[in-house]
Amino acid sequence: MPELPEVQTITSDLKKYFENSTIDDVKISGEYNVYPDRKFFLAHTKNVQISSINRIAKNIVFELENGYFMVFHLAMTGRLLIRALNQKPDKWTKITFTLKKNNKSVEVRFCDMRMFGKAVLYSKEELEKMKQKYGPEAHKGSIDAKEFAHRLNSKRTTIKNALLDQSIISGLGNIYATDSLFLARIHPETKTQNIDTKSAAKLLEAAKLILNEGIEHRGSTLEDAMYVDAFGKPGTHQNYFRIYGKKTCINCSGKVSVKKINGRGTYFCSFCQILLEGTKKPPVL
DNA sequence: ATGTTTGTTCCGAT
DNA sequence: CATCGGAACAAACA
Repeated sequence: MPELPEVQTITSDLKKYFENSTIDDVKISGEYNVYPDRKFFLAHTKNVQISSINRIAKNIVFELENGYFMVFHLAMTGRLLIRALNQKPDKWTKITFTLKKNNKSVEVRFCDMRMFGKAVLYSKEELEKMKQKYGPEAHKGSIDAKEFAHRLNSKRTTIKNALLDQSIISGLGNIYATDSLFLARIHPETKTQNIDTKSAAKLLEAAKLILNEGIEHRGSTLEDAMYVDAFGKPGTHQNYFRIYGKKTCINCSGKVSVKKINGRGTYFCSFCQILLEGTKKPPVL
């Protein structure tokens, strides 16, 4: 579910309350798997203070004062919910943390319906290794158009697929990638090798704008209401989608096309979004 | 019953 | 050998 704006929203909610608080208890439900394993995870999170809470790509990272990093990836249906003690159980709860700050205790519950998410305890070295998997974050000015074009040109796939590849650029998921391509007026099936610096610049600008809007709107909650923030509240960016889930193009009023690209539902306007062609080789005479 | 779904990783094919 | 695409992971809903 969550893409960068959703993860950022949850991270900032947690950051506000739980930096410098103590993890008094950790309960893992049933046979739920944590990493590297349950025993190690519990041994190094119980009775440990949280130094800081930050986001890396789509991961929520709790830095612990014992030198370890407790990292959550929410994948499609993960949630981290702040709840009062003994508040009625949440569906799909996999881990319950009891956190104490200024002598007041609350729970943070990690829930995950489809269980694609993960809770992992990393050492400093392992965290650094994990960081290195990710390309620059799309919503920051940390990559320029020339470098972005260069990264894209080295791949042989479609631009839509490349935007979802977190090693090229991180933060975009299916929804924000779809909307970014629409805003940049680039056809999702454009080959990455045909993206020139000018198109890369347009695309970067679009992604940056859309991700920052998403953060501003505290994420996107679809009809299934799977994504909610740390307080259980939905975001509002779904009210600002450009083309994702739409039937009619907001620009030309034409019919929006829907197509699976690398297995992901992709919405685009075949009139407004241009398929960039490679330079044709001249015929050999 | 079948086809969807916000993400990522692994495996087989190229 | 590196890279790419599709399957798989699992659960709920229309």
